[in-house]
Amino acid sequence: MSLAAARILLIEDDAVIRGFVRESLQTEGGEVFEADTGARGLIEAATRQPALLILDLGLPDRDGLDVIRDIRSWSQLPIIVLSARTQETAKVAALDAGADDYLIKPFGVPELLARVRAQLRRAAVPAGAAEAVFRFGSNEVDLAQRRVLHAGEEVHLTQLEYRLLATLIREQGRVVTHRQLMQEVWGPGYAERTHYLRIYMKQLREKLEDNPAQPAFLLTETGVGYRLQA
Amino acid sequence: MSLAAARILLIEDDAVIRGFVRESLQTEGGEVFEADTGARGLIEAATRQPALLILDLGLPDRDGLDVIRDIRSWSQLPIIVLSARTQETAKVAALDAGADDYLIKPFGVPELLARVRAQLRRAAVPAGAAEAVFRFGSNEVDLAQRRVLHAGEEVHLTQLEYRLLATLIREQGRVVTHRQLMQEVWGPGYAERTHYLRIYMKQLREKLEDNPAQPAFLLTETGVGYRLQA
DNA sequence: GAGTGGGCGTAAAGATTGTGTAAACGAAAA
DNA sequence: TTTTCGTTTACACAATCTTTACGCCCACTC
Repeated sequence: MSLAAARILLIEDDAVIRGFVRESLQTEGGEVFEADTGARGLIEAATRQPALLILDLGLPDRDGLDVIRDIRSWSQLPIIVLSARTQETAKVAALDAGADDYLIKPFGVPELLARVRAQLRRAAVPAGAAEAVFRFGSNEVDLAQRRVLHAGEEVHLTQLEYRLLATLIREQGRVVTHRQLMQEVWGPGYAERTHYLRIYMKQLREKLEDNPAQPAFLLTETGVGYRLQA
Repeated sequence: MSLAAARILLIEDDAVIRGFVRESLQTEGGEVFEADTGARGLIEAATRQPALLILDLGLPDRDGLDVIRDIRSWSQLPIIVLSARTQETAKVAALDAGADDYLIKPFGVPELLARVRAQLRRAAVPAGAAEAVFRFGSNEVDLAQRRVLHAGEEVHLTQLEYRLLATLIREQGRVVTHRQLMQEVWGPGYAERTHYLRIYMKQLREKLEDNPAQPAFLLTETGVGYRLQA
């Protein structure tokens, strides 16, 4: 998942190459769009708004350099060029037309992926504040920062407490069985030790419920498991 | 004048290569600084503040990947790697360590210049983002200049201290796991030596916290990692 | 309707691991 | 040589996890 669901446009007329490049990118977690001509590629680039473009220079309908220049007239997106042409002048021309990298066929998939990562890394928006905050009652759980607030005050949770809470949040509203909780928080081999759950649920309630004796969010489902009511 | 007087740092131990690369860059209008060892190079990078770095991986004194990681801990400047190693794994390692491009020796000067132009072009866009000073408590950390002030006084941090701090700053607020810190500061292969973290965290606290015994910013998340609270 | 047992909550004492601190060593740099 | 820095070793203390013990509630049974 190192490509983190990045949208990638692949313009390549050779169906075989297109196929394995697409697969490689998808395996790494990318979302791939394809085009087999320059004209089609330009339309896709405009409509899909990809985060990166992989462009074959040897297209049937248009000169690859032309495609680069066209895109550069309205977009800064990173462009990695694929080409069978090894001449230095071809590389220079593509790079000066606006490409960011140039890879000669045949190329290795690991290298392509590494260059894709390098381009995406550079292009990544610095801010990105994902804002993944989960709220219930007077609590806020920031999963990205691993921080928990209760009534505005920061609450310290131990590793197991936090993992337990995070698991319940992930299944918010649904009942999570004893077995599943033990598996996710303590790992395999602890399935029988369900008493731990009672101990740690008490601690969570103590820290997060307004009235720990009568929990409003961290609920018991007798004989089954626990549930987080949001 | 296509390089537009850009400041370029060249780290290369081979005097012959260094010579003709320098000349080529200067002919195109670049301002070139040189270093023939990794250690010297890091100092030059910090003091000259180049717009681009060309780095030979086969340095006599330090592992080239380590140099990349070090620079990446405090700077986003484009890095073009030169190397005699053609193996794909070497390319992937360098790119994933933070390099932006990888050129195999022997390379053509026109191609190098084109790749330099491509990197400079891309880096030129977000120019306004300067002024990267991070503040917490009575501390100011200038990531661009690699300078740290505590209560107005300049504080000297060692290489590892600085990298650790820079990593925490980059993830400001978030918990950074032991594993991730070890990976980013010491590199792969040190994952188990988490005791180093305790030693260096203590030293950072000693230098930056008002009350090192009760840290207010450099916080421990027991069993998980550390966090910089801004 | 008193007894019984499972499931649950509560409490507190070990046991274990993680963390902070100090100090010493050797290699490299000044 | 002296200084600086990264590494290694040692140990005390704190935080956390695990274990053990006990009481309550409720459904069910006799």
